[in-house]
Amino acid sequence: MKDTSSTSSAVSLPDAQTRILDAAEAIVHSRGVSGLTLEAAARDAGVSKGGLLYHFASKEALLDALLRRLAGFFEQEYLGCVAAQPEGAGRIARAMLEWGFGQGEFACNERHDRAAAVFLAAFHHDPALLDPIRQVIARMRADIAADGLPPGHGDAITAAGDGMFMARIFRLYTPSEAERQAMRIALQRLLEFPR
Amino acid sequence: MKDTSSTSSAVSLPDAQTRILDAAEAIVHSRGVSGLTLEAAARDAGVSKGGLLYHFASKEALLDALLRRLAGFFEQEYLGCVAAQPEGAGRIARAMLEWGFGQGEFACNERHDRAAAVFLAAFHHDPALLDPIRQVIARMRADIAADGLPPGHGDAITAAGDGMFMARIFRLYTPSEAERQAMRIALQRLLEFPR
DNA sequence: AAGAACATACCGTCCAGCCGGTATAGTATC
DNA sequence: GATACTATACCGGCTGGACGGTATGTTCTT
Repeated sequence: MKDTSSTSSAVSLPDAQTRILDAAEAIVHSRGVSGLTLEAAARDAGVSKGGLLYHFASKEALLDALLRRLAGFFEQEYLGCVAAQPEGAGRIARAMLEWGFGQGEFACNERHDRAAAVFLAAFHHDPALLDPIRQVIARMRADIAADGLPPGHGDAITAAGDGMFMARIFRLYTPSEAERQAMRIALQRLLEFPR
Repeated sequence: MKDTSSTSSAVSLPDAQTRILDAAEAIVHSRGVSGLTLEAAARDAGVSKGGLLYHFASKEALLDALLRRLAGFFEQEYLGCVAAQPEGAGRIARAMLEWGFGQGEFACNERHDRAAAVFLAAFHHDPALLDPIRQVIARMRADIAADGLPPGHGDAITAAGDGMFMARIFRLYTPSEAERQAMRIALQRLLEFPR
């Protein structure tokens, strides 16, 4: 069946499926959605087109796998952000704030750009492919609703983070670090609300 | 289906260019980015492919025209929102709040969905096509910076509105009206801040 | 008559998906 | 242990259709 760790090679390559997924991700990131063809993905992954089709029966199947993997990363990152916050009311909102406006591990990085590219590619092919992501988001929204803050506060913080993400995806503008921190401080007001 | 080929009565159909633009917009909205082909746009606009290419020499030219028109609408709507707010500090931020979370004329409507579709289609073809929009956004950001609020407050409100827009574009979730109003009230806190 | 505003037919390219083939490893049978 | 059979993993050429763009009419307007 699945054999992740190959036999002899010390510099063990990831298995073909992972290589194909990585290659496809890299392509949509660098050459754009329209640059992703089966041939290109196969070539960059070091397999033939037939080999790719063996693992992913269609382009849609490839995108679907890409999206599911992405949704997994996404949820893991979310859970990591939450875990990094002390318990108590507003924990989720604080995690979201850190996620969208922090500077550490969870700040915007290159992986987010690839994620965005995958996201767009999938949406372009078929909006239904985003369903795995939608599920994760639904879960996050449920958490926010039970976060112990007045209604709307956590959602507002989350939406602001989403807005920053969109600006990044489409390169609408790139706020300076000072601006990002000013926004963070502003949004922090919405946490100090015991009411 | 109106009368397609009547003699040039002064009233009835918009000129061919507008019809083509409208048809293209409707297609990306209903059938998605990949559904927009020159043939389809021409057919839906009631002209032949040759006719379309007479007015828009290439697909890119068509998308460019679509985007420029969109940027115009966008800026008009922005200016309308600002004009509807009383003068004084935070005017722009108040306009943004109303734009993103209001219920009236400027609330989310079907035209925003078509705008989003056009936006995505253009980005997919060539990210540089978004430049007209980027210009409008740059102007808005400059206005916000001079809005008289503490730094970051207006940006946070704007980002939250953008986040809602993104959720709408990609159908990630659809908040209830109550949730939207809760967010609005939460964000309003960022206006009551005389420094 | 002349240009503008179309229509029709066609070309070249690109690409997804298909298909027949190959190589290797495991298993079973004798 | 040798032969036969099967499953897995992969190769690469092919094709059919879609689509952007071109070339050449044709009709309407002035």
